[in-house]
Amino acid sequence: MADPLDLDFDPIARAASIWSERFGDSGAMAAATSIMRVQQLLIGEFDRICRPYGLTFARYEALVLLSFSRTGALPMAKIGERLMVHPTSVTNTIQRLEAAGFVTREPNPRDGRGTLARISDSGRDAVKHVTAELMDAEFGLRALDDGERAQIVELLRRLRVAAGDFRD
Amino acid sequence: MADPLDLDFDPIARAASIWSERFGDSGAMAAATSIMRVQQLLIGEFDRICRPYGLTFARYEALVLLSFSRTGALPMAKIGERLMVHPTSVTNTIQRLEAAGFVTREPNPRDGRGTLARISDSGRDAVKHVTAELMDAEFGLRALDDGERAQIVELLRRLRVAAGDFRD
DNA sequence: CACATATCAGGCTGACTGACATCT
DNA sequence: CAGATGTCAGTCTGCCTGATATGT
Repeated sequence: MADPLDLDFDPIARAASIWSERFGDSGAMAAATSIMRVQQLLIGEFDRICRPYGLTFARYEALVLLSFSRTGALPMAKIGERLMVHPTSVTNTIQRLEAAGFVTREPNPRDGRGTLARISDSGRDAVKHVTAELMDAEFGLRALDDGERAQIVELLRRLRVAAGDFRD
Repeated sequence: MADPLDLDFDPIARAASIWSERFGDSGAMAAATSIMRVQQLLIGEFDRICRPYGLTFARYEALVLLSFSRTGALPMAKIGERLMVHPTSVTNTIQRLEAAGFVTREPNPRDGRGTLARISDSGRDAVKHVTAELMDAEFGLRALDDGERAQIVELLRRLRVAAGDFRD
C-alpha cells in the first residue's frame, strides 16, 4: 500500500522530525502531538453535530449521563465525578442546559445541601437525535476498524492508569 | 500481568459499555472518549510544566515554531498554518508572547501587508527550560515504549488523513 | 466542630464571526 | 479589480480560584 502522505504536508510529522533530530526525542513528542490534534478534530466534528440541537459536546455528555441514570436525575457532585470536571463547571453546564429546557433542577430530598439535575422530555429528545448522528458518523472513527479502536483504547488506558485516572 | 483496573472505577469504560449495550456501538464511543480524556490529561500536565515560565502550552508551541525557523522570525499567516489555528488566535497568542517579552513584532519587509513575529533571547531561554522539562516528563507518555508510541502515531494518522489533515 | 455541597463573582484561555484597513 | 494579510470588537466556551451560604 502506497503511503498517501507527503511528510512535507504534515506539520506534525515535520515538527516531530526536527524535534527528534535536535533533542533525541524518541517519538514521544510526535505521539503527544498526534493525540492533541486528533482530539481537536473529533471535538470539532462532535460540536458541529451538536450545534443544530442547541448543544455542545460537553453538555451533550452531561445529558447522556442523566439519560442513563435509573431515575433520570443525579446530584451535581455525582455528575462532576463521572464526567471528571470541576464542580463549578457542572453548575455552569447544568445552568445552560436548564436555560435550554433540557434539564430541571430540584432540591435533593436525601441531602438538604444538594441539588438534583433531572433530564426533561426535550432533553431526552435531543439526546436521541444527537446520538443517532454521532453513531452515524461513527464518532469520527470511520477510518479505523473494531480491532484498531480497541487497540487505541488499550494503549490510552495505560496512560490513564499512569495518570491515576482510576483512583478515587 | 494482572489487570490493575476495576471497570467500576473507570467512568469511560462504564459509559462505553452502557452505550454499546443500548446502541450496538462497536467501540467507537470508547475510543473517542479515551482520546478526549487522554488529551485532557496531557494538556493539563503540559500547562502545569509551562506555567512557572509564564507560558501556556499553546504559546510554547508558537515559540518552538519560531525557534526552529531559520531566521527566528515568521509571518503570522505561516504560524497559523503550521500550528493549524485560526488567524485571530495567532494574533492573540503573539500579542501575549510579546507582552511577556518572548517575541517582538516587525513589519514584513517582503510583504507590506504582513507582520513578522520574532523570538527574543528570553523567548529562546524559556523554550530551552520548558523543553527540558517536557523531555524529562517524556511528554506524559512514560507508560508507553517506543513501539507503542509509534503505533499511536500510525493509528491516529489514519484519522487525520481521513479528516483531510494533509491537504494543503 | 470539621467537612461536604453547591453557587456566585470574577479572571483566564483559546476559538470563532464579522468588519475593516492595508497592500499585492 | 479580486484576493490576501492582519487586526479589532465582541461572543462563547470551559477551567479555575476564592469566598460564601447551607446543611451533615
